[in-house]
Amino acid sequence: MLGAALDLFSEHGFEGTSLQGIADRLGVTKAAVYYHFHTKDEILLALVQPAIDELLMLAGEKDSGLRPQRGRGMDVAGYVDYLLRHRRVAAYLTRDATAMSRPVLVEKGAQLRGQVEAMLLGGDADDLSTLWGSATLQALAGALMAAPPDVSETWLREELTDLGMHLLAGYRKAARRRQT
Amino acid sequence: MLGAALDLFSEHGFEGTSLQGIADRLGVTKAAVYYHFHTKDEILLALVQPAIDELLMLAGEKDSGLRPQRGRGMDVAGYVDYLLRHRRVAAYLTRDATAMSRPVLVEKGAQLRGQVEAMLLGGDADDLSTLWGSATLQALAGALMAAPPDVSETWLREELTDLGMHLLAGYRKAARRRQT
DNA sequence: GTCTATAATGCGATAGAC
DNA sequence: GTCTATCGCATTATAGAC
Repeated sequence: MLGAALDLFSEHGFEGTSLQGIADRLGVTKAAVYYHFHTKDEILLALVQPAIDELLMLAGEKDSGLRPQRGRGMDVAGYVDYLLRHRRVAAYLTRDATAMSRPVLVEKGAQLRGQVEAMLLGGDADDLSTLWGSATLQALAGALMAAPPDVSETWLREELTDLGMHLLAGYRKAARRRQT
Repeated sequence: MLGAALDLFSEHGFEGTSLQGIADRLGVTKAAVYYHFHTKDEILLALVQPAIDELLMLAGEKDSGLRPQRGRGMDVAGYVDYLLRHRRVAAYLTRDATAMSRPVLVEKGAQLRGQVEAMLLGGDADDLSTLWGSATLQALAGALMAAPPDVSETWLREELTDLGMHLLAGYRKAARRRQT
């Protein structure tokens, strides 16, 4: 069910997808869909909730000191693992601006952006870190979307980690250069 | 007019924006909007056309040999200039997948993806170049969107060029490593 | 738990007066 | 060039039979 919805949301966007369309793909009627989810937003929420919760947890771990603090810099490998685990949802959320601007998700969205950037860059909050932070997140998501479906997951994991580390190194270099 | 439409499209997506909403923001009625644009798609097209045409031209220049060929690798600075010139439209197009999948834009979209990737990576078309190419485009667009509106344009231009060059260098390094 | 039927609303788009 | 008014249609959502 949620799989069918994600298919259609990814292809036509949230607003471009009708409950009729979802019901048709499932071979049932609209009313049957409404039995399980009382609104369209509820479908979106159910689809996205697990990925969001997990990301908040992932970002929270660092703050609570469960992992050794590195002063700055995230666990790139951990974030790549996360992306691969929620591959399709992550790709969808970065492509459909409507989804995150829904009332049900807008508060979570603000939380997310803040925590992920902090996780990624270790607490800096100047223009430079904002720029590189957003670039890194978008680069990883973009690479994820562009990757052909037939490439092996281990190859993809390796390349994405490489990409993330490379960007993180680039940020550090840029930050150092601007500081002196 | 087109500015108001871009505001709303950026915030709620193409499908999520109603003609009523556009008319309300302009302080006129729906019918008044329809006088200038006969369909909703026409608004999108008018909004996006200049940016798309210019990008196709930019990508075309390299093929026609007007600029010195470098074998591989794009003119990063030229692309950054382009992005800054069409800042808001470029940001919108990378965030709203529904827009490019509209019938009016779908053919241009296919053209674009091909030419820009070729421009960026110099004709390679393997999995690695696809990954890094898409990552670079998304990173630049993401950085553009995240940049606070008050930063100076020269600073932004410099940082974006840095970012693009850094990613291009990363791709070359990765390609070299995998070749041996 | 799934159906048919229907209510209520908003949408894109058109016609014609001013 | 902008308005009022309206058409036809798809949408979200509900009520009640089975």
